[in-house]
Amino acid sequence: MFSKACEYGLRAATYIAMQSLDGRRVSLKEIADKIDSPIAFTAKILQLLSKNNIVESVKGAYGGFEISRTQMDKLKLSAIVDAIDGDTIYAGCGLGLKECNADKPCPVHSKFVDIRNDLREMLENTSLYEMTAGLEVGLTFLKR
Amino acid sequence: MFSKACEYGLRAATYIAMQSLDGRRVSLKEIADKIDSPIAFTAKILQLLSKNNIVESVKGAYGGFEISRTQMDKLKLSAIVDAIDGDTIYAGCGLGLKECNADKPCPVHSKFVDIRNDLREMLENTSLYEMTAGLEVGLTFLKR
DNA sequence: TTCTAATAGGATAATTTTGTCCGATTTAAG
DNA sequence: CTTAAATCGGACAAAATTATCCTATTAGAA
Repeated sequence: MFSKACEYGLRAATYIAMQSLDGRRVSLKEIADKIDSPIAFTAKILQLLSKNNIVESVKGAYGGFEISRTQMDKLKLSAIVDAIDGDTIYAGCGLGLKECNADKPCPVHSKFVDIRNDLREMLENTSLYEMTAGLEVGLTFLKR
Repeated sequence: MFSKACEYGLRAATYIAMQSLDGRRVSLKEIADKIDSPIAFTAKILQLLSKNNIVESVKGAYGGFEISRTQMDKLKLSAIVDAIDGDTIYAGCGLGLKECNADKPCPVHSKFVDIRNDLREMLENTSLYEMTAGLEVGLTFLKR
């Protein structure tokens, strides 16, 4: 459903947010370790998220990544998915039919529309804070 | 959502079924042309569908692909997706979380379950015949 | 100032997916 | 029997995604 890059991005953002709630800025190394992702690849994804103002990066010694409390409240999962995967999840006919649209729908068109709308709605209505709050039970939880 | 291979497979099967309804056996060349897919790649996919008894292939001169009327009634889209993409669409947590399950769900777990169930249900309840019947309006429709 | 720990970013590599090529095989028709 | 039209299947190639490596840059602390 999502690319690997996007999954890593969602997990990374979630972990950063969780630690930021405790006032801890976290390093790339720690993030990759905790979310069980390849470190250098995760670095690329975090660069992307940083450029999209989704996470804040701090260079140099004692640097790392963090997310402000206001940001994790405002930020929806859809913003993360959008930054990494774009709108590919929602785009076009589910079966790849070119001329399938509301005017000339394929037999499963409306079902696909419903399913994708549910997905979009979920992503647009879930903030990163809600995500982290629901996960506070255990740290190892973010491991893939 | 589906791989390219799977989209081609669904379109190819749909086109074959449509033509079979008119008693026409169709060649690989015609299929690839009509569904706008790479011919050699489509051949591989049709081999796979043939091995999975989803379409019937006839070798030699005047050969090609066809699907019997009883088969297109029985066959659900889920069988095609399963043959090509396996169960990757339904498998695991949507965010790639390892220990995310019904016992210890992530905040979006149940939403993902719902969305995937809707998808599965649609695929399992739509026969290839229904698919073709809904498309009989126009042939060019299958072009991607 | 210098050292050290950290992110930034470009180049490269491995893997997977997508796509192509070509010879072998099959089968109907002449 | 020969030929032509078709699928089968193995090897190969290209493109996209995933992943790694290395150097540059940044910034805090001694």
